[in-house]
Amino acid sequence: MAAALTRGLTAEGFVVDVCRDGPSGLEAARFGGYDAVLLDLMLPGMSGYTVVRTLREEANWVPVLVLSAKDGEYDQADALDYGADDYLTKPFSFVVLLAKLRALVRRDPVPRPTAVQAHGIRLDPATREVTVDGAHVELAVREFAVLERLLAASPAVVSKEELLDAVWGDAAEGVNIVEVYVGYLRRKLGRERVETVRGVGYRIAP
Amino acid sequence: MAAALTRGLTAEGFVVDVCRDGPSGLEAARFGGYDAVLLDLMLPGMSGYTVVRTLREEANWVPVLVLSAKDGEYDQADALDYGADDYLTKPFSFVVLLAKLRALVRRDPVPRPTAVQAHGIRLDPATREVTVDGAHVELAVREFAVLERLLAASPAVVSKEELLDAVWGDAAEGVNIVEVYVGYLRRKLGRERVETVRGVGYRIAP
DNA sequence: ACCCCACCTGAGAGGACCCTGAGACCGCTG
DNA sequence: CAGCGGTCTCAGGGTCCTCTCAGGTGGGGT
Repeated sequence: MAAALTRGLTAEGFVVDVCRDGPSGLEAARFGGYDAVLLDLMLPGMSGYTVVRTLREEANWVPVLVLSAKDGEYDQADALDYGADDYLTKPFSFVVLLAKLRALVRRDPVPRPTAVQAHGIRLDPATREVTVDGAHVELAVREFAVLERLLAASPAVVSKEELLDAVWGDAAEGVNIVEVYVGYLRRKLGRERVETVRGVGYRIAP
Repeated sequence: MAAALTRGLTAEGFVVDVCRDGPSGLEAARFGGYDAVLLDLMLPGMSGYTVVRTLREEANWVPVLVLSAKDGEYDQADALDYGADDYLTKPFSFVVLLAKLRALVRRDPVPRPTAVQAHGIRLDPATREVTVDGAHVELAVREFAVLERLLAASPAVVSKEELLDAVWGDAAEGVNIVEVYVGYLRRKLGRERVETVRGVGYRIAP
C-alpha cells in the first residue's frame, strides 16, 4: 500500500518519503521538516498512537493524517485526542485522502496542543481533567469553561464581559456571576492563581 | 437533531446558538463572533456549500465543521475544497464530533496586538503589563490609557485637549484632570519620563 | 525685577468596582 | 422524600480609583 500511495501522491505533485516502522517514522518526522505526515496506526516497532503523541509532547505540530483499518468511533476520537489532525479508515478513497491532505497542508502550522497549559495549570478539554502543579482538581462545567477561556487567552487579560459571553452566552444577565465563579475557581485552584486586574478583567497569574 | 446537539454541547460547556436555514445561519456566522460553526449541508433556503463558500469569499475564517447525511466521497472532497475545515457524515458519533470541534476551536490562538515601546517604557495592551527599564509598574485604568496615548504618539507632543478627548471622551470637564494624571504617571514611572512642553502638551522624554 | 498664567500637587469626598456569605432553586440519586 | 451538588441572585462591606478643589511653584515676557 505504501508503494501505491507513493505513486499516487507523486503523480499529484507531492514529494514522498516512506518509513516502514514506527521508530524510523518518528525520527523522520522529528528531523525531516515535512509539510505533513501520513501515519498508519498499525506499525511494527511502535504504534501510530505513540508516534503522534510523542511528537506532540515534543511540541512538534507537523500536520498528521492518521490512516487505519480500525473504524471504531473511539479509535477516531482517540487518535484526534492524541493530537492527530485528521483520520481516515481503510478502505478509503484516494480522492478523499488528497482533499484531506491538501486541507492539512493549507493550514497554518500554528501550535495546537491537545491540552491547554499555563503556569502550572493543565487543562485537557477531551478528558475534562484539570491539574494544578500535578495535583488533580475537580471542576464543575461552568468553572471548567471559565478556566478554559482564561487559559486560552493567557497571558492576556480577559474582560468579564468576554467571559460572560463565552461561558453564559447572549442571554447573560450581569457580570456578578463571573465574579462568583472566579471566586469558586480561586477556592479550588488556589487563591493566587487567578489575578484580578481592576477595571479590566482577570488573568492567570504569571 | 439540532435540539439534541444543543443539549449535548451545552452539557459539555459550549454556548450554542441555532439557526434553522441557510441565510440566517450565514448572517449569524458573519456577525455572531463565534468560535466555530457546525454546518448541515441540507438546509432550507441555501445549501451549506454556499454558506461556507460565501464566508470564505468574504475572508471570514471562522472554523467550519460540516455535517451531512451525504456520504459520497466527492461530497467530502467538495466541502473541504469549498473551505470547510472538517467533515462528519451522519450517522456520526457524538464523541467524534466533540473531538473534531475541540480540535477546530483550539486551532488558531487569538492574534495579540503587539506591545508599544519607546525609550525604555514598554506597554502591552493585551496583558496590560507596563515595564520601565525592565521593572514592572502597576497602573490604574486611566493612567494606562494616558500612557498608551503618549507612547503611541511618541516622539511627538500630545496636547492636553487631545489626551482629554482620547481618554475621557466628549463629556470631559476641564484639562486639570490631565495634569493630575500626568502627575500620577510621573510618580510611578519616574519624574523625568514624561516631559512638559509648556503651552503645547506632553511627550515621552527622549 | 515683577507679574501673569500655565502648570503642579496634596488632601479628601464619593463612588465604582470587587469579593463573599447566605440562601433559593433545580435536577439527580439513594 | 431527603440529601447533595451545581447554578445563580442578592446585599453588605471593603478597597482603591477617580476626580475636584485650592493653594503653591516657576517660566518667561515686559
